[in-house]
Amino acid sequence: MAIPRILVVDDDPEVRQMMTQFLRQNGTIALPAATEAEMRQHLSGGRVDLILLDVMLGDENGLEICKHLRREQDVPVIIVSALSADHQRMEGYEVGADDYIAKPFNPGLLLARVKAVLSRARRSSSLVHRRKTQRFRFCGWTYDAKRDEVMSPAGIQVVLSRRETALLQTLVANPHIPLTRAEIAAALDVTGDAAPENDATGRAIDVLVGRLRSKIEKNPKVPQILKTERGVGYVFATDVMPEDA
Amino acid sequence: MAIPRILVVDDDPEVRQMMTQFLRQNGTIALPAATEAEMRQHLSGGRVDLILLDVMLGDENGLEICKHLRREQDVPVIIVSALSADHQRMEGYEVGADDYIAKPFNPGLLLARVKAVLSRARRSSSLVHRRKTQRFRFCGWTYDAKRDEVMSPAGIQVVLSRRETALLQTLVANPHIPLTRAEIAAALDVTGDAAPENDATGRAIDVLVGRLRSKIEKNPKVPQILKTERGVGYVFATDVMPEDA
DNA sequence: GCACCCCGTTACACGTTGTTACAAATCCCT
DNA sequence: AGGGATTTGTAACAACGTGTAACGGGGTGC
Repeated sequence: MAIPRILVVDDDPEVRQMMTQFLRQNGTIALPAATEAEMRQHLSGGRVDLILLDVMLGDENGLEICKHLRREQDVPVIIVSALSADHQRMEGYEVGADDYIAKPFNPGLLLARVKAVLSRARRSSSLVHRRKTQRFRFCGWTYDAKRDEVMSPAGIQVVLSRRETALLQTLVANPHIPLTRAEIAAALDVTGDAAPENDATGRAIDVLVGRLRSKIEKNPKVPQILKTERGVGYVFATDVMPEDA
Repeated sequence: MAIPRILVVDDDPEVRQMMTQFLRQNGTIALPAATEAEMRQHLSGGRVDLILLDVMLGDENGLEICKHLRREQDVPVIIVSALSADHQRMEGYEVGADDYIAKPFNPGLLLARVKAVLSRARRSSSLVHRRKTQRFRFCGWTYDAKRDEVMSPAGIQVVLSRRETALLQTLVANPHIPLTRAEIAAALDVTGDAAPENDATGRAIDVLVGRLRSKIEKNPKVPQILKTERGVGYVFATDVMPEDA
């Protein structure tokens, strides 16, 4: 199953950062956005499974945005708001939100509700014919997110293992953004415990990256796609083009 | 669409009466039930669009009921409970509830959430009315649930054994949702006890899946339909189109 | 009873993946 | 630039999960 991609829309950098990090630590791909424009960029740029939408977006109105979204497409929306009065919650549901969470929220509860909405979406959409196969192209490679396959520039199909696939998905979803080993491990749900004190995940991620490189890099010694950010982690260092099939 | 039919499950006559009346005043058909038995009677007796489920049902456990419901059918459930602590809410979402409302609740808010869940269900369920659907198409295959037959893309009829049929039904009913071996075993009522400690069901499910694959996968070595979710179980990894007969 | 089929069990092969150890690369301080 | 410390790459290994052939018990039809 693909890793859920969650769009976090909040204009407060601190909140955005916190939510993004928390979601990434819990096995999802979090895409931060500060404005409606950024949000729409992500929506047109790739698959999005859920939107966490703050209602107070500077001068933009989250409720209006939600109403428009509802009309346009079928992405589930959870409204996050500091306004918790009943009539305000009702407004949220009226514009088509799938859930309404009051700030400040319990992270565990947020996660539970996110999961509930995701599983429901999966349940209901499973019978619906999927609109587009989500495909990505980078450096001549083609990555088919749906079938978990990678095609080399020469047209040779490369089979990736489960972990390698998940790693590639995680990195592709965050191009040019360095991810720490902890973040990657969380997204892959790695439970490494080799060196519990120093490194929460041991060297598992390093080895995994190495294996993936050996499969998709032309010259694994000089990686062009999966670059190392020394002291930090790894980056997907190439532009990705989503491709509609 | 038709007037929504809402099942109100609560053992307190007063609450039940109040909720029923309120829902009826707001354009829905409310079906009261005091016990799980009554609830099931309504479920088998006619269409039900939403269940409002109290968690404290005398000596019955609402959470357990919800979990079972989730496995059996696709009716949305809103849990209603006097227990409003975060961890209790999370339990509710964990058993698959669509929403969780704390008692005492604001009737208007209840209605808003009911509407939200209903509209969502409507959005997705236009195709889902598969209760009576006996035929499914996937990847060129046709599966006739009534006659327990599978027709290959080339039009060749393939006969499945009893177990294989049950397995296929279970998986087809939950496309894109990974099922654990335990879940599958429970659905098929397998009573394996090979390695009682480690594995409740031994390898029976694995072998069964293998046999089914050899019949319906073009290349059983690279399954396209029945995929393995390593460390978890198996998924029906293809879109299914129900076909009304 | 016999032949046949279904199906759970077992055993073994194989792929996947985390761990370890060591080599190589890089950084930093003087 | 030199040298030690830190970080990263990777080969080798071991543990584990999964695929599957083979076996045999139990059921069914004749």
